[in-house]
Amino acid sequence: MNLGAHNKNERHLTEKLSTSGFRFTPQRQSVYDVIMHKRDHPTAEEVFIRAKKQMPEISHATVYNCLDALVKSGLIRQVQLERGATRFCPNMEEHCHYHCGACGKVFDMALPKNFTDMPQPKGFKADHYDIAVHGLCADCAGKRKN
Amino acid sequence: MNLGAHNKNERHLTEKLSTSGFRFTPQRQSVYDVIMHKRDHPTAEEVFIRAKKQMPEISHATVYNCLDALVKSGLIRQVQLERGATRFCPNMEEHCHYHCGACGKVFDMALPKNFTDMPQPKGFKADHYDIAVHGLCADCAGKRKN
DNA sequence: GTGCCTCTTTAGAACTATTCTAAATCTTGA
DNA sequence: TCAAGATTTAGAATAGTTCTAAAGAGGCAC
Repeated sequence: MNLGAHNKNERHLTEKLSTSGFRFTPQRQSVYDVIMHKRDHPTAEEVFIRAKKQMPEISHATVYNCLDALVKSGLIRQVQLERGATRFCPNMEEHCHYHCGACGKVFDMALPKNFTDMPQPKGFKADHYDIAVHGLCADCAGKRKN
Repeated sequence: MNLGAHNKNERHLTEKLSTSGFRFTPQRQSVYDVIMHKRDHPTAEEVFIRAKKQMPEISHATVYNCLDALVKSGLIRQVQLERGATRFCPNMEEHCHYHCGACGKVFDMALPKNFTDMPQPKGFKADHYDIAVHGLCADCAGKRKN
């Protein structure tokens, strides 16, 4: 493992957490690592399972607490693609989620620069955008046709 | 009440339902009416409460069943704006939801014609778009400043 | 360094939204 | 009219999340 990168990552985490009034903890590090490592939009439950491998004593409630702290610190995003579990995403750029309704996979795509040029309700103060496209990924669309 | 419009509405409902293999029922009519009438993106629970006024014996499970049938028939949309309850929307045009994080209100805005011109994953077959902007509505943004 | 205050973690209970189940009822078509 | 299938109902079950209370850890004042 690249120790330099790891330390930089940890400094970034500590700094962002403390700016939002949170402490650095090994549990938060662990949850953050899980999400940064396999960037597949896991649910809280999936994060819990993966975090347990590194830190077997971590609890369910802690994972929720950590995810919440990371979201509030602007380190990860939460996305609500369908009924059911919230998913978490390490990509903080404005982007669009392509969600396959058959296999559940999620694909990130960058958005064109001007995409936020849409009419707004008068006086609305926009904070963040959630853009999702639901449909079938190439693999699943192929299977359906056959 | 305009009986002509009501009948047209009912014909539309019956036709759309049967095209998707569902029967017309008074419960489905009632749930549909609730959503068409006060177009404020209610949750299933809110729909239940309002439908009960017209039809006191309607059950929770039936409301979910009806909402599901209406969504599958393309008569309403379901939107997932945040953690928690799904909301339902009678606006079938492609539009964007402006969601106020303080008061919970949702504002529909039409989308520019070319908004779907965004890069897609290769071979992705898009079915529908969910575009949400989270922030503060004019009223709530004003209150925060003071 | 010690003590105190606050933040964090933990296990488990509680809660909310939704789905499932089984029985009763209604519709439709033969 | 009857049978088959769809729908409704109340209530149980489930999934995802939040809450609670107690224990543990970190940091600051003294």
